[in-house]
Amino acid sequence: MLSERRLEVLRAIVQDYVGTEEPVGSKALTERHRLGVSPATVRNDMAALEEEGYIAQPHTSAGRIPTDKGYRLFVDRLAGVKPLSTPERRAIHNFLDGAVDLDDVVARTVRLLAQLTRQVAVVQYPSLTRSTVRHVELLSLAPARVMLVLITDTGRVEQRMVDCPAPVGENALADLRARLNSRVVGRRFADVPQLVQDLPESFEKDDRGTVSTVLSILLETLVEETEERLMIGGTANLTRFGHDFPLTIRPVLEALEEQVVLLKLLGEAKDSEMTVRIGHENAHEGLNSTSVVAVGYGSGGEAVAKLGVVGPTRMDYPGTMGAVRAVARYVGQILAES
Amino acid sequence: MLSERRLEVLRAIVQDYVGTEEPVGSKALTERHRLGVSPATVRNDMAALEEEGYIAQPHTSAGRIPTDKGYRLFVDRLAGVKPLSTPERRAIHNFLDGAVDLDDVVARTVRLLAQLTRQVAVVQYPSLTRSTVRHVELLSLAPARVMLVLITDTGRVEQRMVDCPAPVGENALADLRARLNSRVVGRRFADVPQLVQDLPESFEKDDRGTVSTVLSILLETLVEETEERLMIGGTANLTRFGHDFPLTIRPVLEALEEQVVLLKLLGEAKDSEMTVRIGHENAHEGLNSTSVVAVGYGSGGEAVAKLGVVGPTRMDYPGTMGAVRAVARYVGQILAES
DNA sequence: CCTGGCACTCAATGGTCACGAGTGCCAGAT
DNA sequence: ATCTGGCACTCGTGACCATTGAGTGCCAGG
Repeated sequence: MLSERRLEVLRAIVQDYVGTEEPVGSKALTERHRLGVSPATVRNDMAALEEEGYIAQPHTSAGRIPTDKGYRLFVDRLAGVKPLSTPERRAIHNFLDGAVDLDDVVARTVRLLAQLTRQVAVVQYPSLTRSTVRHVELLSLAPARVMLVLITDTGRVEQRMVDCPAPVGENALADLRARLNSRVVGRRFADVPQLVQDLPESFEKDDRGTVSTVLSILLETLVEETEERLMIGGTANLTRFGHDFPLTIRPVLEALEEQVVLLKLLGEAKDSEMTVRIGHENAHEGLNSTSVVAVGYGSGGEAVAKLGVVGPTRMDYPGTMGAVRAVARYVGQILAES
Repeated sequence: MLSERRLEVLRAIVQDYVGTEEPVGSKALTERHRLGVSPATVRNDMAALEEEGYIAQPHTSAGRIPTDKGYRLFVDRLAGVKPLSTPERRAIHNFLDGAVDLDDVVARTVRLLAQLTRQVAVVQYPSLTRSTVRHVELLSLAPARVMLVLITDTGRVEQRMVDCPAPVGENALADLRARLNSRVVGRRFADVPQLVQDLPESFEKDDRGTVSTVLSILLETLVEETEERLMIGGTANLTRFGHDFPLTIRPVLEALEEQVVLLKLLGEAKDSEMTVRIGHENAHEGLNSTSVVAVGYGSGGEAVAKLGVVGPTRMDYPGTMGAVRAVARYVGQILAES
């Protein structure tokens, strides 16, 4: 068990190191934070903290820097979430109002997050499976060719071509469109498969082939699009990483390009609560020297997707968490209104 | 006028420098390329080339490196476009076949280009204004709310909400849909404004308000989307840039995030012909130490958008140009088929 | 349990020096 | 005229070394 003062020392170390990017020593600490004790005492505390694995020295006779475990303790017990300043709040509103469509909302959100946190921002598009259906449209493009269009309540649109086994009449198509919509509109995408299961049987024999083809493409779309799209931005902020550049930045850029990796990353975050993954807590090893702060956002109470930032483990956690939370909330509002 | 041999020397310098990333001296040159003359002669030639501004020395008593002007001469007169190897061609086919929708085509193209050239790839989405209309759809979502969906021959889909001044009946909507489509299907987007100009007049008075609202949104969409979307990838390749990292890479990353900058960049490229912009030929100063190789691609003979790569001025021009051209052609084919 | 003192460690800084790749120029060969 | 070999010169690079100072661990005393 660590004494109160030792925790205070750890907090001071984290704060100083985040600010200066340089290992912090006992003397400097006592000067910048009035801890009420002498450097020598701090040294003892530091030795204890190091013993426990919360801090480490890059080399003998240098100051200490926090370890991943140290940051973890800091985030969990020593730091709160810093609320944004009024100008920052205003910036969020100015920036996000005026978005015209979903693409635009996502694009603006990414830029905003990157600017606020000065880190790399990642925003996931609202997930299909968690959204509800606003409309399903079927367009006849050629005698045996139909375009299927899905529209979600979050404004997302997906379309697929369907090559039918036989020519489809306008009437049959209109019929299918009507029945399909009456069943699924307002329902969650996840429930669609069950809702349409018995649909082919209610059609005349001639059209059943077409109906089940359309339905299978519909279900396929849902499955395929479960692997979500996302947008990233602010990669230029990676240049502020460290001095030992290429080695640090390279794997991060590579990881960021692997959408699968990022999606898994966001997926690991809890839906409602803000999640912070520090350094080696990230499964992907390219991100072992970065931290990920992520949270779900949604139009209602429920999260339809996630967003967050990726930055060096040495980041301003309270500030970053504040920004991420504030942006997520406001994006949720925007989506609810649209 | 430069003698034949001096051009040969320049070519050798460019090739060596591109390979080794190090200033190349007279002795090393004569060793790697049998020019049939002694180092001393090469030195004289180099002095002449430097005099003319084709090469420069980073500091006295170091080898020479090509200047932007030198690369320009190299690209224009000394180098061809290197055709891809068979495995590379096969890779293109494997990679691009199997794309399901337009987003997927673009995403795969970006990855492919980035891998082939080991540089940053930029692919513009097929432009609306140069595409032709495949279908216009109007969906009634609420009594006075209509969703407008545009589908292009390149598979691109745009949608917009339209809030009508008065409730719209299904009949009126179907009527508008039919007339609209009969006028614009198969026509180029650029021609749409004229084609629909007199449409409101042919409707009954009650519906004219709705019709013109829908049309104005339609035209607005065309204008807004003239500023195109694009996708980039392969930014991790920037880490291979140079040793003096942060300074070089930073402005490039920043430029890459400015979609406007990139779009202008691609816009400057000629439609059909491959365009190479070297170093300071790029207007944006963040890209002053990079070269851009771009070319238009399209489903028919005509270009509907552009794609290209951004890399260090010290790049393998013949190879890069070969890859860019090959990919552009194949993407064109894919779009034509879909 | 805290404090001041002390000896020790070691990265960083800066100066000196030798090395060598590369240059420019010139006189002589082709 | 043009190319070549030779020669003196430049200057960045890397090795070596001494100095400096921030930071540490430990210990004896308050």
